[in-house]
Amino acid sequence: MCNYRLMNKFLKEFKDRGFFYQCTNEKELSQLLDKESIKAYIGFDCTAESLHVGSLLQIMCLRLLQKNGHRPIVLLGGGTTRIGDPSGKDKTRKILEEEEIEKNIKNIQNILKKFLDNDNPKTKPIFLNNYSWLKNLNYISFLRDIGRHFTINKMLTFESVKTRLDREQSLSYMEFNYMILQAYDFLELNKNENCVLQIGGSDQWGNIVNGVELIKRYSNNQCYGLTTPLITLASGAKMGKTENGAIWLDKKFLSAYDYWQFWRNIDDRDVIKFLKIFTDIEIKDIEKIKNNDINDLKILLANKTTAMLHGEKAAEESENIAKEAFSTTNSGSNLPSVQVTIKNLDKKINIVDLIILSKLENSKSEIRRLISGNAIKINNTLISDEKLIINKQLFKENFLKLSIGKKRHVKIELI
RNA sequence: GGAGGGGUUCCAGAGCGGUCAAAUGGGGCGGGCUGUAAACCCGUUGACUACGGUCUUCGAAAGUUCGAAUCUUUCCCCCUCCA
Repeated sequence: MCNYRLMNKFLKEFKDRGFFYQCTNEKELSQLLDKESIKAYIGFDCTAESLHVGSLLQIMCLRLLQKNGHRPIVLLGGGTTRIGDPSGKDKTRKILEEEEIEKNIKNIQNILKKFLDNDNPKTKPIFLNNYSWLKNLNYISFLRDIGRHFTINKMLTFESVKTRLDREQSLSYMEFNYMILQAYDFLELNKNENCVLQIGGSDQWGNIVNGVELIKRYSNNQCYGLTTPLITLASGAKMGKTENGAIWLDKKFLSAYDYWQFWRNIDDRDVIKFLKIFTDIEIKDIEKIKNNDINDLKILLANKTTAMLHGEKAAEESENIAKEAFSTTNSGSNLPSVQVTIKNLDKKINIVDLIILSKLENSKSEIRRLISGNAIKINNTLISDEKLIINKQLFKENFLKLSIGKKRHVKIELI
């Protein structure tokens, strides 16, 4: 523990914003950060094709490093991702997986670039793929140089290993080695990039400590580890995945409007906490506005988070769409549009078929259920007849407003 | 290698020859109340439907039976105990 007033500016903000969970040596790290600008790394897994909000806290850490004049290293786990999933055994599939990992890395990198300042030469991020050093490892020399610093006795005490063994679930040798490889990554980054700090989620603590210790033993350099807490929603759910899919940070998978809506719909109890973590608004400014109308704060949160990822314009548009979508008098001409091709409107298309054509739902039974549950509206008028024929009168200038439930509003456009 | 237990609809978990599209809980979805919140209440949760029903589901395949998630055989997978 070190004196609060003397704490380094970066660390203080890290704590004030709620990023802090554990540190290997807080006092020393604080002094080091005061003294010089450092390089710090965070590793990202490349199993998925995109990142989702579950990774956003780590991304905010990278931003905070930049803000304080430190340089972030983004480590994309191209190599370790190959280890992580032991399933694919036949060769053809393996090749495909490698291509996929490469593709994922590119995608993820592009997303991260959106969040980071790529211009300032002193703080611009360094992107690295650990495959570049892991692929050439020589087994014997690796065992001699690195393996000697790990004792099985110690490795067996790690939580991740212990729980597997306690439950008598098999733990393959490959997986067992994962922690060594991650420690080795830190060593490589320390050697080649002079990286002295690894930041990660609290579940990474063991791996991070391993890295710090390996570096100490191997080269006698002092490095540090810093972990962030697991962010959960007030409801207890994990951040990032809702039932209808993850909150992706890629507009190919989730539109800017839906992203905005995710933040707009955050639990009251999470709003201030999230403003601190997921926006750049200064803590003292958050203090000033924390008693403002809760819905205004949610809109602020949605605007700031959306602007950071998709740009100011997209944020503004999303806010406007929302205003329009939730008003019951508006025609909805600015809503996101879904195009439907109907050659001949006189051919008696009913409401159920229209929704199927729009691909907003893919089960007719479900649509019938929704209609009988008073969930479907056309041009703000409740539909109670599932056989309602869609005619030209319902369209104004080729579109109609369709609402499914209270929150899904779209413009159906005839083409 | 030996002995047992088990694989059920999104998840957990009941059913153990017909009344089973399958109890119950969770989750999801929808409605009500509100504030696009929480809590609470109600409804719904395989598909298709001429709304009478029809079709496809209970690890996989074959079989017994008028009839199988339920019985038999083989196979695959998981777990527990002993060696």
